[in-house]
Amino acid sequence: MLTIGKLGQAAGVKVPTVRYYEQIGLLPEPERSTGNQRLYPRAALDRLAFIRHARELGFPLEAIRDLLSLSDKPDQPCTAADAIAKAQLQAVRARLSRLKALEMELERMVTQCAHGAISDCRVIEVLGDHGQCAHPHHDSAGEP
Amino acid sequence: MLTIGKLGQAAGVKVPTVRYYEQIGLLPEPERSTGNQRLYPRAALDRLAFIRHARELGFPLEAIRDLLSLSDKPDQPCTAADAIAKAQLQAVRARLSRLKALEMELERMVTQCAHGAISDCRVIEVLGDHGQCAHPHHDSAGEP
DNA sequence: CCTTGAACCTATAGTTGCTAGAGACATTAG
DNA sequence: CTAATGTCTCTAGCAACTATAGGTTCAAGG
Repeated sequence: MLTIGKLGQAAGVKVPTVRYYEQIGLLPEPERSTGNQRLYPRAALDRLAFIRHARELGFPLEAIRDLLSLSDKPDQPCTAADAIAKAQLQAVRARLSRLKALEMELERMVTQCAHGAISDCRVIEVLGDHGQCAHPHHDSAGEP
Repeated sequence: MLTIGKLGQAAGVKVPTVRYYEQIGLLPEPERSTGNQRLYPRAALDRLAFIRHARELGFPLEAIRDLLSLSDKPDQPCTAADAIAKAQLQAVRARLSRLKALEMELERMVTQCAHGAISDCRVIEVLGDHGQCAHPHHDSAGEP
């Protein structure tokens, strides 16, 4: 049996985060010691590592919830898991192309900066004047 | 003078967001009509467009606050503005390289999926077993 | 046995950048 | 004049944690 600290360390997840995952129902409530401290079996480590790895890949917790419930039914076809992963890949690619555009514009801003007075600063100028920039501005916020 | 709706529309920012920017001090409190509605001068549009554009480039609001206060002092050197933009460029590049790694791993997961049962699913398997994946896992969360 | 210090407990609030809702007042078009 | 928008304030909610406060339990050393 592992205490929450050992579990967190083994999985690379901070202790408050483990408790948070329990609170939102991603991890089942473990047994408690006589002194009311959480005690986890080995299996909890697998589950937590799964969550952590999926989070590292950028899956939102809701998707992870679905993936976990899928992994509990090994006999079903994996179409759903595949779909979730594909959606995540799409989302990542969308962010990538957006970030590349941002990178180009920031690069332009920074390299064109003459390091003079604010009044001549390309950085401020480009930010203030939409017309000066190349990128499309299709959507609203900086990053989804 | 513009009402908040016109202003928002002209700058491409939603009305509650404009009020939010006012609340956190990014936009000054405007005059009010006799009926207590906000009335903005043209200059407010420039400022709001500046904010919006900077947000689109992913600048955090705190950085925008700094950039705005810089743009109010046109005689100072633009070193600070330059530094903020460079930091943002760095942040964007860091996210780019991270996202590229994620893309590769997700791609691998998805293309290797044999579309059979969950028990044979590469997606689930790779998520569950750290050792199967190529990417480094240096930092903790999916995206900063 | 006692004490110390680390690890644990609960509960609450804060973070970022908005967005949504409720319920009331203002403005404007027909 | 009325109906339809638009606007007002205030509160609460989203993701996914992180931090803080104030208390309890555990493991080791003396």
